[in-house]
Amino acid sequence: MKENKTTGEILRENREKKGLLLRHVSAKLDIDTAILSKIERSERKATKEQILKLAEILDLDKDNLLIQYLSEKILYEIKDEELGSKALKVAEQKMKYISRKSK
Amino acid sequence: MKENKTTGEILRENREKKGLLLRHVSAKLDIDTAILSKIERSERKATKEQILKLAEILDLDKDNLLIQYLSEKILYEIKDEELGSKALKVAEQKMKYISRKSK
DNA sequence: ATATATTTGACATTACTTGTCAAGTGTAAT
DNA sequence: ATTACACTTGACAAGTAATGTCAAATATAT
Repeated sequence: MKENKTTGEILRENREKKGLLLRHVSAKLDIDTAILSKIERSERKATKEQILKLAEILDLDKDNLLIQYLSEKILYEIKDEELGSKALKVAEQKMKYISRKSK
Repeated sequence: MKENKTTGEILRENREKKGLLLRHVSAKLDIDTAILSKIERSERKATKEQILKLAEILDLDKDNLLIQYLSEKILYEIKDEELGSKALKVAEQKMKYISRKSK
């Protein structure tokens, strides 16, 4: 069992589980099949709007899928950075500070 | 004493501490003063190259400044997201997973 | 072999980023 | 109060990256 699936893998698995074709899903998203194909193979990023629509189409939990998607966007931002991991920790600290302040 | 300074605030404080004008620093960066002014007031983001040069010009620790800068970029990515904090945590988990695998 | 599903890559369009420039504001000294 | 200087603001230009289409290539299944 794979512990760490990409958003694309999740989308493909669930599309296939429902017996849907790229054609069917991409029509609902109003994009070419080529893009959906690339999204499922992590060759392209989806937009937030597409993620939300996909959650509906595939009956997935919106929040989970969005968290999955956002975490990938974050990692994309620091993927080539040696200091990425430290930057992530600092970002979390700042996040806490911000939410503490806004109470 | 302020606990959580922005990159811009750090840059401005240290430029002033050294008695440098926007004009002096922006010339070394080869950009207009307008941009540096905006960077210091967090109205624009610097590029990574500019951050590294600024660290040199202002005698700041490169790694620290870069971590500061990257953490802001991360937060920028999720600033409007309700689920941002959860996404950050998931990103950290994935980060750990990736580095564990590559050992 | 045909038909259908998916993938690939070249290209167009659009939206962001990064920058310049000129005019504006603030402040201090004469 | 006018000159001088540092900085700020906003309109715009140029470059880059994101998002999409399309047609041809490649599986896959009958």
